[in-house]
Amino acid sequence: MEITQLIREQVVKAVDQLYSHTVDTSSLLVSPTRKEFEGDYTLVVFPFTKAAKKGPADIAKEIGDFLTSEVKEITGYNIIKGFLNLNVVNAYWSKYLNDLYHQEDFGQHAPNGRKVIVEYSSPNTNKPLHLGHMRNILLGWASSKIIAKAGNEVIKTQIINDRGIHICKSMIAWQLYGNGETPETNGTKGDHLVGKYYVEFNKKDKEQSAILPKEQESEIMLQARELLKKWEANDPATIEMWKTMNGWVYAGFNQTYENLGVTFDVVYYESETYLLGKDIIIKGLENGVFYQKEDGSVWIDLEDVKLDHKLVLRSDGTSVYMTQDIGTAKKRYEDYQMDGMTYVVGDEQNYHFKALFEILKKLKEPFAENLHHLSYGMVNLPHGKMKSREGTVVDADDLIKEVIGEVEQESKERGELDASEEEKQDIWRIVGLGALKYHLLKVNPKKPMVFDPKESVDLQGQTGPYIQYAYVRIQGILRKLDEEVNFEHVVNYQEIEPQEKHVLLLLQQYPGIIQRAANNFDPSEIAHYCYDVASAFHKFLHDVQVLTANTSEAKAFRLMLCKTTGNILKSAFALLGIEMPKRM
RNA sequence: GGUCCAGUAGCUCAGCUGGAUAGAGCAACAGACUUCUAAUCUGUAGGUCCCAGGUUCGAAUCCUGGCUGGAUCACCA
Repeated sequence: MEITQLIREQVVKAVDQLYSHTVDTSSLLVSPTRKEFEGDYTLVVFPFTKAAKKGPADIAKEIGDFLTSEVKEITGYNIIKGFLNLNVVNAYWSKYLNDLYHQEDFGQHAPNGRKVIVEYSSPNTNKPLHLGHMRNILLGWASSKIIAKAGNEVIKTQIINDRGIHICKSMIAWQLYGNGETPETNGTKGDHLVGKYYVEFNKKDKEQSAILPKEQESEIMLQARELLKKWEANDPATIEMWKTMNGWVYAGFNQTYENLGVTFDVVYYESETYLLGKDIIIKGLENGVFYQKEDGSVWIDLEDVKLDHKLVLRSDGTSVYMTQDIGTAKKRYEDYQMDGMTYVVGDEQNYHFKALFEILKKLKEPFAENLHHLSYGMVNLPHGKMKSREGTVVDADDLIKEVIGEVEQESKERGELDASEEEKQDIWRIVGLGALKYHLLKVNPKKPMVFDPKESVDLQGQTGPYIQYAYVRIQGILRKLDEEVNFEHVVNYQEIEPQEKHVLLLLQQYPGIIQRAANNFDPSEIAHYCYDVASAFHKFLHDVQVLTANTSEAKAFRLMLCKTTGNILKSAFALLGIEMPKRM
């Protein structure tokens, strides 16, 4: 059993016996003792003053005496103000390490029978992915891994916004100015090529609009609208061009996804789902969930949940965004019978998702009680917002290439790496991506973040490479190990150093951290945990000798600690979608 | 105007259901490589936790009011 749980249970018993007062284990505050004080775990006793009718110091003493006599793992205590600092016997820690070492896939929670869909990325097909998408994609990937680790079955999906006026804009510009250019003929990645014509469209549109009255739309805009009409009428030539250009974009997206190491279990296309949902509206109209205005438009009243009236069907009977989302959710339920769903979407859509979830509740969909919007803040650059029109967008592919290049250069300056050219390339890729991903994931999702490209390739301090380096040092030690080590006596090892205990204390928290990160939909908690572990480990490695330890028992204990730390760091980084290099 | 989110060191961020003297990293300065990889470690300096009230033994954290920045409230997606 985890020691904090044991302490909690015994404190409950103590309070009951001493003061005839019942407390709940979960309400107790037991936390690792702050490093400036002596002890391993601290109990805050202030909350008992009322029930005990005594001062905190007396209560701490009585509970401390109770615990030391009743719990063999507790060997002593000290009291500072209302804080009871407990000492845990060293044997507990060595036994705990031994258990951890032999446990397979530590941190994985038992299956809870729940199935969850995580939707993320969901790009438009008219331009390449940029930094904002990257935050989305990394958050989506990490949270689906974390949710799965917490015991849920997870289905990862994206909905591709492959139809609409935006893609028609790229299409018309390509038709007018492209001269039949393809990714093959000019060697450009497909999404970038299509994006180029989207930019071209905007340029022409601006030029043409400049000489027209305010209200009047440009020639090229009218042409794009014409194209959308043709698409909706299933015009063969238009559909053909649409398929071709989207195909280019998908090839490009897939390459970026592959570079980022992310996958999807199922992909939905808006062109196939945008008509869904109407029948649900009609049915909901019949049983009074929705109401119809005189012009024929259909609405829902969400004032009871402090939202507005929301349109769900236009007066001409066509669907809106909300209609589609209702339909898509329902379709997913038909496909997978999920218990809940998580949408990874920027916080500018908070209102939309609140409304969507309320509507699904009113429709009494079986999954409606477990919907979550993983809402994340905008990614800003040091000098302000990203704006495509001003050319200040950070392209995902460029960024990936850049960080890997930086790492390569830095690595070369640090001296020759003992590895083949191929291995080196792989190391630089892992470290570069590690830096970038960690940089984006360490920030709490709901906070808007400032992305400084220079800082994203930092290799020192609270960064991905710092954590990877801890893993690399462990591998180095294991490589140097040239004799058999007898791990049998680790269970009884007594001479535990504070640095070692600190690492162990953190390792013990791993399953709990996973649970919390899953509950909060917050990968940054994993990121910070990894840093804490790596930091404690670097300190341990600096202060304590492993291979040249004084006794064989100490050596075995420390090696076991190294291996276990390495496994947990690798496991936790995998949750963030970050690989570990063997050397760097 | 309504709603939501954010505001903590020069910068980027932590701070769990309210708990000890508010913590890290970067940048600055000063140290530690003949040693398991110094992509590391140690130290110095840096704070009106946006402001004002309130609740509490105790508030960065909870409540109320305000300030600043952002988003949103479309028969757009």
